Amino acid sequence: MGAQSQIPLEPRKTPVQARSTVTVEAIYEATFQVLLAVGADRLTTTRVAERAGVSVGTLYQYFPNKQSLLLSVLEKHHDRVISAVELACRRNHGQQLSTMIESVVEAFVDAKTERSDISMALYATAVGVQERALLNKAGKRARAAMASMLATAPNTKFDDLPFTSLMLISAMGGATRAVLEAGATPKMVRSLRMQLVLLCRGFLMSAAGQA
Amino acid sequence: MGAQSQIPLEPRKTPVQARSTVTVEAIYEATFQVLLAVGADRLTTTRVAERAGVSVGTLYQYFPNKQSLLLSVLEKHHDRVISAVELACRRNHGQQLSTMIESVVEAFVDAKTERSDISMALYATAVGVQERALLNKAGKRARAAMASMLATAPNTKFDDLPFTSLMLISAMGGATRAVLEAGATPKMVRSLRMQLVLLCRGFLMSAAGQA
Amino acid sequence: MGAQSQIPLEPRKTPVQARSTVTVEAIYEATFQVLLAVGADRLTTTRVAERAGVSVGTLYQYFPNKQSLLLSVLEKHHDRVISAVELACRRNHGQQLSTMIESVVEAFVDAKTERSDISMALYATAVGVQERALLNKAGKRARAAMASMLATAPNTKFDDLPFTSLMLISAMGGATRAVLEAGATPKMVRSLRMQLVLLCRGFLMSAAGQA
Amino acid sequence: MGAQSQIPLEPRKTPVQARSTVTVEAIYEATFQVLLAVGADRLTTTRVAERAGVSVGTLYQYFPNKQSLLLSVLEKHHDRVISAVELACRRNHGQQLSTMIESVVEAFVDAKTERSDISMALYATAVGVQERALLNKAGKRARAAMASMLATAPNTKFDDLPFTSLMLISAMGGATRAVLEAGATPKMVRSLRMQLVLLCRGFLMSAAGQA
DNA sequence: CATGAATGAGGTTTCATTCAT
DNA sequence: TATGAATGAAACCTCATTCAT
Repeated sequence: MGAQSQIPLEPRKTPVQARSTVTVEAIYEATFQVLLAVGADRLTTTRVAERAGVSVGTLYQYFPNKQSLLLSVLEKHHDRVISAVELACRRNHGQQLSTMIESVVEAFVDAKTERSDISMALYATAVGVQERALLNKAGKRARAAMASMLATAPNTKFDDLPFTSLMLISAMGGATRAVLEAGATPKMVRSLRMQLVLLCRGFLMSAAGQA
Repeated sequence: MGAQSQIPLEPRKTPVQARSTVTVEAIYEATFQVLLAVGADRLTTTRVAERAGVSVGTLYQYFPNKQSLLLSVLEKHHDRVISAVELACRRNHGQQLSTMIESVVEAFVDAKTERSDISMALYATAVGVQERALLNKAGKRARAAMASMLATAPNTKFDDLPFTSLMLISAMGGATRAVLEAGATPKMVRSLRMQLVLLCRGFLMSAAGQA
Repeated sequence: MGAQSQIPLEPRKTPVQARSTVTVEAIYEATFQVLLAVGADRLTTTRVAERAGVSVGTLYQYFPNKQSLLLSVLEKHHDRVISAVELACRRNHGQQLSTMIESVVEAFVDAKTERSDISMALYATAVGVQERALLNKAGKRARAAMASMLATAPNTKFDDLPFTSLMLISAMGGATRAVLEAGATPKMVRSLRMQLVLLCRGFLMSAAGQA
Repeated sequence: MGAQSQIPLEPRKTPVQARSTVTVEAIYEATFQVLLAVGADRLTTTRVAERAGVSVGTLYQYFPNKQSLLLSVLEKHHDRVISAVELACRRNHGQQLSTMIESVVEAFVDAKTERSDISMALYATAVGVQERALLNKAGKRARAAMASMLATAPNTKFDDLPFTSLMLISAMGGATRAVLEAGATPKMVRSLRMQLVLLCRGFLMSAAGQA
């Protein structure tokens, strides 16, 4: 794969027919399962194809190489999570800070938690340059959504909105990861949600100058 | 390597002689450099040995296999960071909450930042079961140190000290990682330190019931 | 493909309908183009079909396998060249040696040169047993035509007409190939024609016993 | 392999130790044998390694890829032939034209014929861009040697020495190839030698203006 | 103890060919 | 008849690991 290699490409063939879509979806799902079952190393394209119930050749019809498969999977997941966060942010423009926080934390934790197996599987992935680029892009989107929401908070002014957003997002990410990797019982997830609200609210109180 | 493979071992021989220590040290350093230069995949034992200025055979004299090399390196790094945190915690038993937070954040950020290249290199590593075990052990140590410090805070009582510690540690970890991966200029690191203090302090205020 | 594999067949269906002929012709042309564009390895049936504007399935309707496609193309080219030579030979029965030579050389060089791209493309082809068989057949035809012409040369007797013919044909072939592979400017081609006449004439003078 | 691919390299490791030299030599020989036994396609690195009595890994220690192996083999052969020609040319500076021709033809035919199996095997090889480059280089060397020899022929002046040399070399090459591919009995080889002398001599007589 | 050539299992990827639509 | 998605054998190549020197 090569963390630095610049060869790889976009998915090869955009699935238009119904059957293709099913095939691609099966490959995605198989990738997660293999990731969970045997780990990031030992994930082989053959194994993924097998699990997906297709031949290797078919896999390579849709993904030009292993790297692109892994990146697609990563991107898909991030997209889901970030989209949830963006939606929550958009819906809470102009609300009270407390409400904002509660909504966003809930959206984030739910998204990460809904398919915690996938989240875990992706933590286990090696992060090369391409992956890092993807992560950065996702991070930027999340921060942007967060910042533009916070900017609408009534009677509040933040000195450094970008950095504040980064702190919030990354703290949420870090704590959630820790909980997931620690086992993530439903009870823990509930605690996580509550404590994250406290954490973020407390931080924003300090970070904000009141008007 | 195999995320699930249970083959691996401890480093083969504990280096007692000066020369061995030097060699092992060179191998550690070479591992980081290769990790940074070519990425986690494409890290080969031959390449590491080359960079370290020894032969592969010699490398295998000190590490029974690639996995154990990578784990050693990971462990070494965590040890350094956690030790710094533990020290800071121990030194601040009985201090004011604010002081505690400031000291621990500083210790943590400094340790992670001192050789940010290494931190980055290790983020890029795939996290298999063995790595996860290591990370969990490190996390536990850090949380324990944190909890036992917080327990000595005057006039303060925490409902769920273990979970509170987990939140603090993981939020610190998450934010620091985000900053490092975002480029980590000295200015950003300073901001990080300050904002982390705010974050943790704000959280602890909320989380603590006053006595 | 397998140089030794004996699987292959004749073209599957003799194209009688106009549409088929067009299709087959397109496939031939596409084969040359792909050969030139990407080389003999990396020539794939899919690529040829694509270039020809048809589907792989259609290609396999007319050629039972890749080998047969390549052989057909080779044969077609040789046929064109040899036919030109045969014609020239037939037309010059009974003429003076000089006239014979001039005519045949011209016919040969023109045929090879008219679509030099094709000639070059075919040089780039691997020569397995089947190809060798084809080449031999073509060589034989050319030598036969040459020999039967030379036999009618007035006042001339050759000791070993078959071998003499072989020398002439192969020298012409070798020199022409060299010129084509060296770039083959129009000027060079003119030189080639002239020098080949000299070469062949000189040789025949020596090889012939005068009557 | 890819006729156009520019990736490949020089042989990877220059054999310095005696054992290595033996290994490389075995690989060369095995390559010829495989080429002859199964043809250019169907020549696989595994098969070559097997035949050479080493593992694939060892093969790749000395040749970075299949292409480079094939090129090396080709180059080695050309080198042997061209060197023989160069030697003959050098030795005949200042001699009579007849002597020159006889010596060079003999050298060339002997070199090509000595291991006719190898010559045949290499004819069967696909000629991509890299191979073409090699052939051109070899051709140039041969022509240069030929031209510089011819320039010293007493009482003789050639109009276009470079082209004349090209004609000679390529005609020799073409005729020899034809004979080899036609079976090349010792008797035929003797004929070839004699007829080539006639061919070249006749040509030079015509091409040369007497002084 | 150190060396580095040799090993070979196993991973990635290609591509000729088929066949359901 | 034409299509092109699917197949899977097989090719190329890497790299962890060993062991004779």
